[in-house]
Amino acid sequence: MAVGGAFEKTGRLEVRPEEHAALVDGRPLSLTVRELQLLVTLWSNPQRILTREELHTSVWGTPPRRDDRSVDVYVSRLRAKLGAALPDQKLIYTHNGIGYRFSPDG
Amino acid sequence: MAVGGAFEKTGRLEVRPEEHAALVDGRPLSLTVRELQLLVTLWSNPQRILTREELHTSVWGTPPRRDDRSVDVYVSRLRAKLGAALPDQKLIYTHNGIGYRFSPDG
DNA sequence: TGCACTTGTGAAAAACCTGTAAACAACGGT
DNA sequence: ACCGTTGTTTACAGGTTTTTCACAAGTGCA
Repeated sequence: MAVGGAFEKTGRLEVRPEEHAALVDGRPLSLTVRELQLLVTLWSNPQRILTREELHTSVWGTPPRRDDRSVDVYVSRLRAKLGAALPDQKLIYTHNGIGYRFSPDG
Repeated sequence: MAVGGAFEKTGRLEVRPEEHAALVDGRPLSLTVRELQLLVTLWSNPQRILTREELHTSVWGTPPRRDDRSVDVYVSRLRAKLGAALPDQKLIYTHNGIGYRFSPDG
C-alpha cells in the first residue's frame, strides 16, 4: 500500500482496550480509567447512537441515577483530550435528548 | 441481483426505531425526538390513515387537548426534513378532517 | 362564489438539555 | 499530613427542542 503520498487522514487514532491504551499517531493519550472506558465503549460502536443509559451502564456498571450528568462531564473531558491531539477531527457527536455517537468520519 | 442499472427508487428511507435513527440513502436525518417518534408511528402503519388522536397518543402519550395543533406542526416539520432529503417523493398524505397517512408509494 | 371549517407554517415564548468550569471528596504515594 | 491525581457532584451559561400562537392557505359544500 502507498505510504509516502499526500497525508494520511485516517487511522490516526488507535484504541487498544486490552492494553488499556489509546494512541494518536503512535503517541499515547493520557486518559484516566473512566475516560478510557468511555472512549472504548464509543469506539466499539462506531456510527451507533448510544444512550446515556447505555454509556453509563457500560462505564460505571449501573444505569445512571436521575439527573446524573457524569456521562456528559466525561464526554466533555474526552473531547478536550481528543481535540488537543486531533484538533481538526470531530469524533463524538451529540444526539440531543438521546446520547452520543462516535464517528471517525462524518 | 441487479445492481448497476438505472437508479433505485425504493428503500431510500430506512427507519430504525431501536437505534433512534432514520436514514436516507444511508445518511442519517437529523430529527428531534418528537419528529422521530412521529415518523416511526407513521412508518409503522403504512397505508393506514392515523387520526390526530392516535398520532398524539402515540407520540405524546396522551390524547390531544381541544384545539391542539402539535401533530400538524410536527407533520409539517417532518415533511420539511423528508422533503429536503427526498425532494421527489411524497410520503405523508393529509386526510382532511381525520389525520394523516404514510405511503412510501402513491 | 362565498362561507365555515381545516390545515400549513413561521415565529415567539417556554421548557428542556448540554457543555463545561469549579468545588468537593477519595485515594495513593511520599 | 501534604500533594497530586482522579472521580463525583453542582452550578450556570448557552444552545436546542417543544409548545403555543397567529395568520395564510386550502378544502368542501351549499
